[in-house]
Amino acid sequence: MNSKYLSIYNEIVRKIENGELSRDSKLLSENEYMKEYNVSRDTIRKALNLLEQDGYIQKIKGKGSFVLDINKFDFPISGIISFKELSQRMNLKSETIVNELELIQPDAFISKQLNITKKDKVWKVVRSRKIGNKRIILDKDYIVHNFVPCLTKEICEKSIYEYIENELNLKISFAKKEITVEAATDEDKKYLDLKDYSMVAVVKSYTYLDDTSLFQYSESRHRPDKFKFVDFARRKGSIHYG
Amino acid sequence: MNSKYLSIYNEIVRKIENGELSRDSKLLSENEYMKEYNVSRDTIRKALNLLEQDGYIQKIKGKGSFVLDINKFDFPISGIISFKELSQRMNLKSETIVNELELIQPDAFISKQLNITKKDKVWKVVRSRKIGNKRIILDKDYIVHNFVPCLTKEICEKSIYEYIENELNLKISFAKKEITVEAATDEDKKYLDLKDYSMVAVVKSYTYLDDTSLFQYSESRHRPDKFKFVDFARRKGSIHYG
DNA sequence: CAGTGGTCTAGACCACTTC
DNA sequence: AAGTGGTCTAGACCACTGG
Repeated sequence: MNSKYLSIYNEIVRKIENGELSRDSKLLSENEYMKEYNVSRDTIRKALNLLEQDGYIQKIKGKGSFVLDINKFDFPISGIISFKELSQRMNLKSETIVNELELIQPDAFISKQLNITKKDKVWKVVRSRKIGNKRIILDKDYIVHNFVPCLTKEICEKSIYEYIENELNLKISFAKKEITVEAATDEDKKYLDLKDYSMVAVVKSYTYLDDTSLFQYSESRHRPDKFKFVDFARRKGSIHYG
Repeated sequence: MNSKYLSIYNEIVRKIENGELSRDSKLLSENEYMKEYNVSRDTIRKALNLLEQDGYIQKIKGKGSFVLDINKFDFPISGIISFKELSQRMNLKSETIVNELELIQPDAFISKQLNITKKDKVWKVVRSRKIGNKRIILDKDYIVHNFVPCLTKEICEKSIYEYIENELNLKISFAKKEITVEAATDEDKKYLDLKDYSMVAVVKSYTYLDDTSLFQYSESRHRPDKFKFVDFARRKGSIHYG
């Protein structure tokens, strides 16, 4: 679990996040890090490549690696992160209300999204997320029953991902997400404090385990004025059409 | 420019995109690819890691690498991609209308976004993007004059990125993006076919060159019903709070 | 010129999956 | 036991940057 390059990555992330390494400052060179950690160059390079991928640093050939300040203030919501992790990370006082929790036969839409038959059962979970005493986010989750035999209100109030990863020992691997803006439904109006807004920002996620099985489809429906999605992207050199 | 591992990456991407390697099919093992391409294992691993990062494949320890079909249908808008590249990629018939093009002294907001003084000049470009005969997207770009001495209507109609990369030989490296939903401004109403919508989806981008200098701030304002942002994300194993 | 990161190689050991 | 991907090492050459 704890590889050398990940430890080094984490240590440098910590130094950047607590300001020990400040914006635009130069990291040690790969050679110097080799000596500092007593590891091979490749191990250092793995750590630095990860940092670059995540937007912490920029490597410049012939010059060195430099700290970016992109992640300093607001953390990316991009990536796969649970509401609990996010609110912890941003130090928000938050609350989760479980509106619905049931084991259902999927309708046509859901069985198509999850690529299952109508005989397979799925957990349907509908939760409101309160921030600052307003219900801001409506999370609708559909989870394939085969992978998650049991689900309780307590788990849903805490964190489903935590339960799936720590109790069931499943490995969440990757997700495809779609962000759209849609007309608010009656359900949105019922479960959210929408004020006069007639639209919601919707994040649809298809989440997969590390054996490539699709286990969850979810819609995260946000009050538009409170919605913000932050992303860090790198330009691809070689793009092909056709 | 053309490294071995990138050639191998591109060749496998091509095979996946044209269906030669279909969903859930197994790639060759690293050992087999070593023989096929006559390269070392590390070179193969670089190529496969890139494929995994980009959501083309999933590697499973002890089993092999498997093709995902995530990217098959709609291409991710995430990443740094120009409108021209995007519309080419998706085979859309599109048109760009240059509404404004001028060299200005930045106001307080823009000079703050671009981290420059009010004496530095910036290009302001306002363009409407037509798809299917409707003005769907309003792009407002602010580009630091120091990096781009000259900008014409023709360049703005074609592709500013193409000009910057191919003519000026600057290297666009990374960007921070924010997606929000905002009330439509008078400018939005003027330059877009908004129908009755009172809100727009806004993508704000801060784009950097490979020497980490910030050269562009832009707002891409979309009619909400036509907006879609697709993202592929991988779960990070070790997340730290604090 | 020396120092930097980028690529490539060859070999080793490990943990996991499959039979 | 054999095959897979994951990690780590040591050494080589290159292209780019800076003084």
